[in-house]
Amino acid sequence: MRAIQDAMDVLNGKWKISIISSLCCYNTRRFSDILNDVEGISNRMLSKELKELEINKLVKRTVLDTQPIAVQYELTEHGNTLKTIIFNLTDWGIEHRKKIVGK
Amino acid sequence: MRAIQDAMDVLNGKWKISIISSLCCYNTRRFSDILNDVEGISNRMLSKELKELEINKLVKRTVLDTQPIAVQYELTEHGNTLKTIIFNLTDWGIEHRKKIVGK
DNA sequence: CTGAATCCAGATGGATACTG
DNA sequence: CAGTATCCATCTGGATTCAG
Repeated sequence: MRAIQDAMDVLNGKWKISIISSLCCYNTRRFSDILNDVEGISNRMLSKELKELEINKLVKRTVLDTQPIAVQYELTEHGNTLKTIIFNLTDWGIEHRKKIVGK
Repeated sequence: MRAIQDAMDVLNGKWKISIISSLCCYNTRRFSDILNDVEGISNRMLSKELKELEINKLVKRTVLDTQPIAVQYELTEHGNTLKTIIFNLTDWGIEHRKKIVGK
């Protein structure tokens, strides 16, 4: 019961799961790419949520020495342990949509 | 990418996962029981979140004809399909806590 | 391109009191 | 017991602008 709260503390926020999901699919992804992947998110929120994920050691941030600057995000080893859950959740989302309505 | 959003739309809110988690463990559970299970939640929020879960067909509400009135909550068949994810998430929460600190 | 800063509306949620 | 109603502080998050 306590453990589930610990997990949710890390995954809270409107966009965390979607961001992780994006990184799951692509292994490595740039800021602007994620901005496109996650429909509706603003750069303000993406920046903030990525920072939180980084603090919690789920995401690794790398600045590429290009011009203009590019920044690469990827899941850490620890972040990768979420993959199974993300995939299950995705499957569930698909089934759920089918079940609720032909929305 | 869209599917994950569909799933999160249903599971949004600070307490949804914890509530479902409580129902997972006990099969059937009363209002005041869940209030105790989910540490920190207020009756106002519990009421509201349960209602949303009911609308989304994840939870079934039954009024027992006792005095004083008791209300029973349980996962629907559809809600039960979340069990695997909840369990995985719980396991992950335990591992995560170990990894982040000896908190 | 990748953010950080500011401004601000609306949603979230706690505390408390009240009802059937 | 199982909520509902009200009040109110805080948080969330969008839009926009600015900077390295």
